[in-house]
Amino acid sequence: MSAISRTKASGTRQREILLAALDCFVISGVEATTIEDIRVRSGASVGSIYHHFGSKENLARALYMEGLRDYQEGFLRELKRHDDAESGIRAVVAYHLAWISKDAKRARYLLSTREADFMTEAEDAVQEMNRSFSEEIAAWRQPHIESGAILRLPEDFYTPLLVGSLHQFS
Amino acid sequence: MSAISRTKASGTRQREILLAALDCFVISGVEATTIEDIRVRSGASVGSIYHHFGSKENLARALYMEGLRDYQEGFLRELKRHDDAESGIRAVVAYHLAWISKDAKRARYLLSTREADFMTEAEDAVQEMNRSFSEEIAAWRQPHIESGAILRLPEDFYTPLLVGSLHQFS
DNA sequence: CAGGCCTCTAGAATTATATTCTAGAGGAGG
DNA sequence: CCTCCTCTAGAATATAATTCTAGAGGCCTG
Repeated sequence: MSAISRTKASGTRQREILLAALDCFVISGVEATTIEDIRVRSGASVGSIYHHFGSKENLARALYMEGLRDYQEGFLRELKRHDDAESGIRAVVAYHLAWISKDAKRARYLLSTREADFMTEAEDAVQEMNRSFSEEIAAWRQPHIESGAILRLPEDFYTPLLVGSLHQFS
Repeated sequence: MSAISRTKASGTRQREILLAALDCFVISGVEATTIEDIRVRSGASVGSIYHHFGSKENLARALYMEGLRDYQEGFLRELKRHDDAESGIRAVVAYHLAWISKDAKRARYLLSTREADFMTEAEDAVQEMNRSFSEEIAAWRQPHIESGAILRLPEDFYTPLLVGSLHQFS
């Protein structure tokens, strides 16, 4: 009957590892940070790190996916709270800016990692996330395009705009 | 009085190492190839490899710079043999195509390596090479622009054209 | 020409890291 | 209470990079 249940504690440990890894990765890059670095910073044992993540690259990938998911979910949640075109767009721009300042480290990590070698492993999953993300945005956009409130533009015109501004802030 | 003098032999050994490394790097990528792989393929000893190059990344960088230098020197040599605009341009296009087919491995290596982590170390040197390369091209181009034979375009318009076509062939 | 010096080569030894293994603690459910 | 499962720890192992030590051979100088 400890204050924190077993499973809760495990979740905590996992989060500690992710947080520590994020710090290390942003400071020194994935390549250069060692499991030992992460072990010290997180307070977890080697065994624990491997139990949860299996390998350093896996951990790096998990971190990436988690960040991306968090960003995209928040983005869509925000978007869907608005019905008219202008306020929806204002909201997501605000969201975007808030996110990259609140989660600056994660933002930097996502950017610097996007093209890393070890990410090719997770390419499919990432692509799928991006696809479904775009799809949901397109669905929201559709009625506004039909009503003429938003210009019809080629499919892949929007996302780069966001990524671009992300770059600026890093 | 051996058929091959000491220093000649050393140069040969160095070249053997570079060649072997190029093969390995192109086949498996720099990250994944080990010094042992290079040792076996080149027939050199570990000590020899380190004597000449100091580290694996250094070797990778040296290979990159060597390829770039070779390409640029040939390019400029070709360019300068021609005085009139059209034949000069035809010549370098031909040179470019010949080079990427003759030195396909090196071309592929240059491309795949350009953005690798370990290259940030040599960024300055590469930038300087590219700068001086562009400068010489600009100098050749100048009179033709003034005579109206070549369009005046923004500084950095030309190189991407070449790099682009390089991509296609790889 | 002999001796000393420098460069290059070899391969063993060391070091750094990732990863795997073995053991044990503690809670959940029967 | 017992058993199983998850999680944690840290030692052991494996793999690669890098450094060290020794020696061979040419080259220059006295």
